[in-house]
Amino acid sequence: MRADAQANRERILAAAEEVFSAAGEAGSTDEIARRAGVGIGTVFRHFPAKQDLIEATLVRHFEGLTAQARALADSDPAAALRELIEAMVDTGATKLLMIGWLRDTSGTLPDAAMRASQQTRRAVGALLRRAQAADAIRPDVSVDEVYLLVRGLALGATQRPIKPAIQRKALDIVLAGLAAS
Amino acid sequence: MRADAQANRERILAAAEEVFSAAGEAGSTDEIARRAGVGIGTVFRHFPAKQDLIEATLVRHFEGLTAQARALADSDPAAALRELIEAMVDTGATKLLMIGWLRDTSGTLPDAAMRASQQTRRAVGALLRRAQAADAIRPDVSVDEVYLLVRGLALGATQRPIKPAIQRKALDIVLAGLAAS
Amino acid sequence: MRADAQANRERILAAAEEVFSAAGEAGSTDEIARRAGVGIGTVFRHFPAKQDLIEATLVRHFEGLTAQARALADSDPAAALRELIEAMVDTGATKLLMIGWLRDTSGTLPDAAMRASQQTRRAVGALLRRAQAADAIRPDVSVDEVYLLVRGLALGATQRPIKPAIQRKALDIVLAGLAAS
Amino acid sequence: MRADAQANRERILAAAEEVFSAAGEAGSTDEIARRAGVGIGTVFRHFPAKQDLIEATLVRHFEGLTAQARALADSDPAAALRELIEAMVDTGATKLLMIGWLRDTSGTLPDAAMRASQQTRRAVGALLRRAQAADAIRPDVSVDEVYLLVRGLALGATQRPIKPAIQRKALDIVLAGLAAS
DNA sequence: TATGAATGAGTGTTCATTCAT
DNA sequence: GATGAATGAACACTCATTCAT
Repeated sequence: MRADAQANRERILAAAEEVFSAAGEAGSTDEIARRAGVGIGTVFRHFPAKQDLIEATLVRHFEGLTAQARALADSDPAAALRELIEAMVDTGATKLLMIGWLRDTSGTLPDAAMRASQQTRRAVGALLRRAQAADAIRPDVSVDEVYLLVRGLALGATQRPIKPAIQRKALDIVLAGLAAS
Repeated sequence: MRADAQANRERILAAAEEVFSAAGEAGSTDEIARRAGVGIGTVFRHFPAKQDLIEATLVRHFEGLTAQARALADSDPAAALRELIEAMVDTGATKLLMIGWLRDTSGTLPDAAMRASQQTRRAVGALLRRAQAADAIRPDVSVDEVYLLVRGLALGATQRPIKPAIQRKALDIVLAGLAAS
Repeated sequence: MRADAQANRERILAAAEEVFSAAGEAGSTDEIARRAGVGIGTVFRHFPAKQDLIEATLVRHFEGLTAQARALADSDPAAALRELIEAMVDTGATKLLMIGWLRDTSGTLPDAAMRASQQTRRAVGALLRRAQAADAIRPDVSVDEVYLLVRGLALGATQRPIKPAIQRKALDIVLAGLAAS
Repeated sequence: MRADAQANRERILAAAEEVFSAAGEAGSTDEIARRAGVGIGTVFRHFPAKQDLIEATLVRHFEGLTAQARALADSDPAAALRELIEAMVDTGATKLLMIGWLRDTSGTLPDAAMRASQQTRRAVGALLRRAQAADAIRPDVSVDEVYLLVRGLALGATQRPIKPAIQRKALDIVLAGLAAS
């Protein structure tokens, strides 16, 4: 039954990602259970509190990004960075907000989430430096600026259904700004 | 009587802005009534549904920004634009998210909110063009890019408590990027 | 509407006493609302947490006992004490346990409950001393012993439906034990 | 295999006694399984419903008391009675309440619990009569009175953490009351 | 036979909304 | 017009019980 449990865990996380994306933090645990096709008790067995579910969803997201970043380590430097930013923008809007849902009153993040997010940040940094070494990105750009752009693009996408073409053009402009002149 | 009602409306909106800023969409109508110093019934008489209250809060916010933009029409063009962007970033984080709370399932915004937001956009556009005419901003920048930057900075501020100095420096960098070279 | 609210409060407390008596601490708030003929929300408006409802029920009980004890201050001393003990035994079994439900992990009681219970204790003490002054009760008996007997009789009554005659006889025996010889 | 099962049964009962003592009826079956070091399924295999577990715990408790009472049959009569009462008071508080958890709506006890409790009652009766024959206890005292005192003392102990010295002194007083004069 | 994952009814609690005063 | 008490659907979470492995 170990395998079944693992499969359930995965389905719950996938459902949670859908539901949180659609409804935000207010997305109900019941709805997640329904979409995952499991009982409500099963959700709580795997994630004893809603926070844990949010955290796990986030960690899973960051891990996905990190893996994707690492997989891009051998592609063309400029294209690799662009592809990763695209991925972050496409999937990232809700996730960016989820980080806010996680912080307790003192503003600290749970450990696992913190680690996962920093790992992603390092992977993005590596990709960025590679693009700079290839003279594709201006040398004075840091991960902070990249993140700012990702946030701007991603949040713009949350707020209205955006046509892919427009999204892509916005990214073009932004990357042009980052490009070595 | 009419004056009282108007005053109440204003106090409710101010309270709503505080509460939504602090607690997000989850901020309760009860809390808003308490802060406004009116009964819960009075809130609902003025705004028959929570959505209406959110919408009115947003409209009020955009109207404030529009007025501020117009008031800056005679200042130094570069400084004016910078000041407006600062205002948008400082007060804008929550408001940007509130737009998301408003959209119904079809993704359309209520009319009044739409209009107010477009008015602000036009006012920002005017300020931007004036700065470009003064050679302070590159001519190929559009309001879209300005908004992207505002979103990025504002959302960054939501996610962790950010020191004002850092926020200001980020803004410097961004504006430098926009500056005519 | 003040009067209505007060009436509701009273009906909720009466319902709570019934339900807690029948089902113990596990008695559900829903059931209490149903019996009181009010919505669940009304119960929580009056008593923001279940603990508050338990506490208020207890306080009400102790206040009733205190009033009864004071009302007996002019009756025949021996009869008065007996009547009060009877009242405590008849109504007290569940209430004695409720005190346990209230204690937090540190073992302290909420203030209001503490005060009400001590007031009752003082009133019982006064009645006891009057009976001793009238040579109806041995002088070396303290409130502690009286309470021990009340607990024993009351708990006995919880555990099986007891015939009033038997209960009365047990009380006779106990009081005889307390009587001055 | 039979021996394993028997050992498991015993460990579950011991765990149940601990848990019910600490948390009352609300003590969860999961917690019991954890403390017994067995799976939750094993608990339910041995005791198909929680009621059965409560009942078995009670029966075990009464059997222990009965055995203790019989083992005391040859000690000094007065000391023996005192020792048994002490044991009942010390361990009895929760058990006394558990009887209440067992009764169905009609108020009847399950057979096994009934039998075990009556056996204990008989053993206590025997010890009491022996003490009376030795002129250590007044002849007009019955098991009912002894039980009343045990209940009073035991329940008093449930409600607040009581110092052993005080508990012992209360017992002294009570036994003095029972003593032949 | 033992395990522990899955289940879902039930619990305390919150909150937008209604309506009698 | 203003008030705040009342309402009940909805939520996060628990736990006795079942059942596939």
